[in-house]
Amino acid sequence: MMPESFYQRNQVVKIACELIGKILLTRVDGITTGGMIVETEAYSFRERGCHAYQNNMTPRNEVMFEAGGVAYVYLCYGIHHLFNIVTNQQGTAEAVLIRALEPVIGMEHMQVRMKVLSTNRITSGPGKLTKALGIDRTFNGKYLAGDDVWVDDYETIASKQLIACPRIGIDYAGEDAKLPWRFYLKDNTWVSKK
DNA sequence: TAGAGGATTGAT
DNA sequence: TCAATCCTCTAC
Repeated sequence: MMPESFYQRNQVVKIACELIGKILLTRVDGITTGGMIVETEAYSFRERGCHAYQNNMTPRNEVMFEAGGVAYVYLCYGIHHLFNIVTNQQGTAEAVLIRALEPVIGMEHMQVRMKVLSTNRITSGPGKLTKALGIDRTFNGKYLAGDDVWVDDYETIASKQLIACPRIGIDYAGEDAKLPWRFYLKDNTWVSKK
């Protein structure tokens, strides 16, 4: 289990890098599922890609302003839940979007949730991994140190295995869309497709 | 209170 | 290329 101090640093981009290789787990209805984080994106109030750009607090994004170490979950396109980890101190809106996992625990339960027989790319995308792990908006604001959702150390990733590139799906952010704040594990087949 | 659009996905 | 689908935010 990661300490609060890991999330509450004033370094959201670095935290996004360091989350690669860790394991994200949930326990829903007594079932534990989880996977190694292989793709993340950093978001900060300082740039246009962020829901809390310019510290604009709304009912949806208010948990982004909490102290680091809680989950920020919201509905995207009316269909998909997206899971973020809030970072930094209270009042400073920054978060890391978890975009893809490599399944480690409970694959058979993920298949049931996804209604598929194949295990192929079952958690390769931000909307898919939340469904596979049973994450919905009831997770919004939950502490990552609880019984429902948590993060642990798993593998150590060499820096040369980390690739940085622009984030996906934020063309509306103008120049900020070019920031190289998306990170993924080189050659990992579970990374979401471009 | 109406209207536009979104940190996606999977099918065509 | 496009529809699914619904909540959020902005403007009136």
